[in-house]
Amino acid sequence: MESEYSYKERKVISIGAVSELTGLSERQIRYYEERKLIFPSRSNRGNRKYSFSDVERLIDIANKREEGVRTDEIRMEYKKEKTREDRETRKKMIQGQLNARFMTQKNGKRFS
Amino acid sequence: MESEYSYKERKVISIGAVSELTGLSERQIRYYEERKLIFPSRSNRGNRKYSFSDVERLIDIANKREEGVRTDEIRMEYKKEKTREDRETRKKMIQGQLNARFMTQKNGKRFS
DNA sequence: CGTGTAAGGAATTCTGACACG
DNA sequence: CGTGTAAGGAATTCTGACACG
Repeated sequence: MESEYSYKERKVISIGAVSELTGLSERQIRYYEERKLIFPSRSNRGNRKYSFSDVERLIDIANKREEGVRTDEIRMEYKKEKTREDRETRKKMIQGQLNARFMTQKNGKRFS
Repeated sequence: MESEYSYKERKVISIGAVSELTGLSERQIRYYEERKLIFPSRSNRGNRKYSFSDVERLIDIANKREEGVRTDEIRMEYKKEKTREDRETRKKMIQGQLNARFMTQKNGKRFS
């Protein structure tokens, strides 16, 4: 809900740990990055770092792959989800501004 | 609140990442384990794995060390906290059982 | 007591490539 | 297309020890 990031989003897990967590091979994990399905950050030394959120996405990818969905189709699905989320975020931001105005009026303060 | 563990408690962070996150040297982190202040688990390969909760505790330890508190004093403080928490957990479990009985009665079911 | 460091080995991760299909 | 593997190097982690204070 704000600029601070939670445990879930913090990218601190190495590819080896992610492999254990997801059951995917390191090769697969790197390949899904190459296909733009997942976006790890890099440590100072250049090692990939993943968040729990990334781990969840990888499990979702693994499930879709089992159903025979191709990586480019999966990418499309995520793109659609992203667009929908962005739309909702914008909507909420506008609502927030309106609410702020309303609160100001209720408190008897002057409009600026 | 239950047997499933959250992102915060999941031990998946390597000592190198913990070092970056806390600003402590790996030597210090291992030493605090030796002194029973922190309890990482081990990966298949024998590497230490920490949770976000562990990272927070290490930051707390670092602050106390800066104030000159000795590691055995810090251990004592944690032991006291632990005892208090255990006492509260027991209390809540008893409350839970009492509530369960009460609910059963309210729903008109027979006592067993 | 708390922390640094050099030591040597074992395991991890990285990239670019060849393989199969 | 998706994944396995061998290759060689660089960085990580581990333990037990010596050092200083």
